[in-house]
Amino acid sequence: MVLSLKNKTVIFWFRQDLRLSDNPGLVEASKSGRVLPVFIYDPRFQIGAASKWWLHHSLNRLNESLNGNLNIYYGDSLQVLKKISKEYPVSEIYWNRLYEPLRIEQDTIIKSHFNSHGTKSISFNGSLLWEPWETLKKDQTPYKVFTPFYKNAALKSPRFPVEAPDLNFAQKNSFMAVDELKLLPEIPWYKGMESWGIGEKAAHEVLKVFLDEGMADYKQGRNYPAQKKVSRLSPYLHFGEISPNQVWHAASFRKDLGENLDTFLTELGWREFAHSLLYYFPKFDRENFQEKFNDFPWGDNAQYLSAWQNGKTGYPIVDAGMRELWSTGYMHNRVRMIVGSFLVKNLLIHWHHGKDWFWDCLVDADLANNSAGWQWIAGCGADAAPYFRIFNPILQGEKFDPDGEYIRKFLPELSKLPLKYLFTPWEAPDYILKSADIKLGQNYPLPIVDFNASRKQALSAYASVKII
DNA sequence: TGAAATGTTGGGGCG
DNA sequence: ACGCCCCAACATTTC
Repeated sequence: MVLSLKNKTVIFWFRQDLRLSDNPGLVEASKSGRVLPVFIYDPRFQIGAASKWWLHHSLNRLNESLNGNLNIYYGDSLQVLKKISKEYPVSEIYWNRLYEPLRIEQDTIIKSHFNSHGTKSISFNGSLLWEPWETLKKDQTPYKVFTPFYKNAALKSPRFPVEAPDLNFAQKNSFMAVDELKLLPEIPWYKGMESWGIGEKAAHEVLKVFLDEGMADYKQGRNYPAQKKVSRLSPYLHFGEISPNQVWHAASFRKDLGENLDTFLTELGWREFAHSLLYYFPKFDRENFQEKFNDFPWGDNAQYLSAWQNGKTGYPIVDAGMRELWSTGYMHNRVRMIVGSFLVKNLLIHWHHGKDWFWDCLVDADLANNSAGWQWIAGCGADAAPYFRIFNPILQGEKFDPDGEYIRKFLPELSKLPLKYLFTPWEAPDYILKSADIKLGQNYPLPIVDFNASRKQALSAYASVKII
């Protein structure tokens, strides 16, 4: 019996779970037979340029940890799996579930195809702490407010991580190299991103550094983008190089960190909430969660959008954030809120444009989290920021980058500007600008909009949708 | 996970 | 000593 089990070939289909440890589907696959590890790059699922760059390296790391046994394919997932199962007597297909509408649609088709053709397909939860259907209100409808969602969800302790299994590999089927997926861009704009370590091992190192150095002051420190107090685990979580369960339990072990721990765990809770929203509202990535926003008078000033994308709005904290995004593929969360508020409220540009730009530029671009973040800041989401919450980029800079370290790092053209004028360069006297080598309008822009005037405009625009 | 406008209080300067 | 004004500091309301 054991022998016949061992001789079975089963597929483990990697998607956004590019790790060996705490991988429930992989564990079960390994118990059932010889494992053919498969990754399919399916062009139906469009990912941004920064994500492609990350995925390229992540697949290389995964292939290394599989001793070169990763089978890479390009094409429609169902067709590829059908092709493999013609060449192999595949008895089972294992994978970990994804919760995006298109994925669910496709996985359902694949599952029913194979189950009716004698190949069992079996899926697991490898990327969420709680299944969306486990956290519902008493009337069995999904939560629309974060706090009760999280309180209810956290009644159940998340599953403990499992060890990486011993794998017996099936004979290799695809000899396609990661390079052949052409995930790297022709123009190497990713130089600034190469300080990221990528892959499962790097993910655990990042987690360890955070637990040792960042989390002790997480609650306050996470607001200061120049400080290394945030986990920066988002890209690893997105690609599944580490599981939320591994993060949750490793963090929870540090009881000494008190409310800093609770605050951090709550952030994992927001990730769960975002996934639940996308699961139950499949158009969450493109339609206003609150329908009363459908007639909102968005503007469409292409020059404003371009200035925002390029970090040339004239507001240093906004521009520093957008430059961090462009050069590193990441942006500190405090700054994401500031630049988001500025785009949506001060420039009155539709949140879609912000979401699309982030999608292309972020190494942690994630459909659920990105959509939830933009709907939140625009005020049209679930449990969203109220319409009147408009971040003042000058005050936010003064409060959360008090030494100007973050601004100077990402806006080197302002590096010589004294702190007094660093948040408001347009107020600096000529002689100060001159001695700082700044020519406003030339090597650093004047503000593209007046904050106070644009704030008032936003309030009157939002008045058209506010609840009376 | 906001900021501005408006209201209140109390100490100090001053006639 | 007293009343008045000013205004900073803080609190509350409003957007």
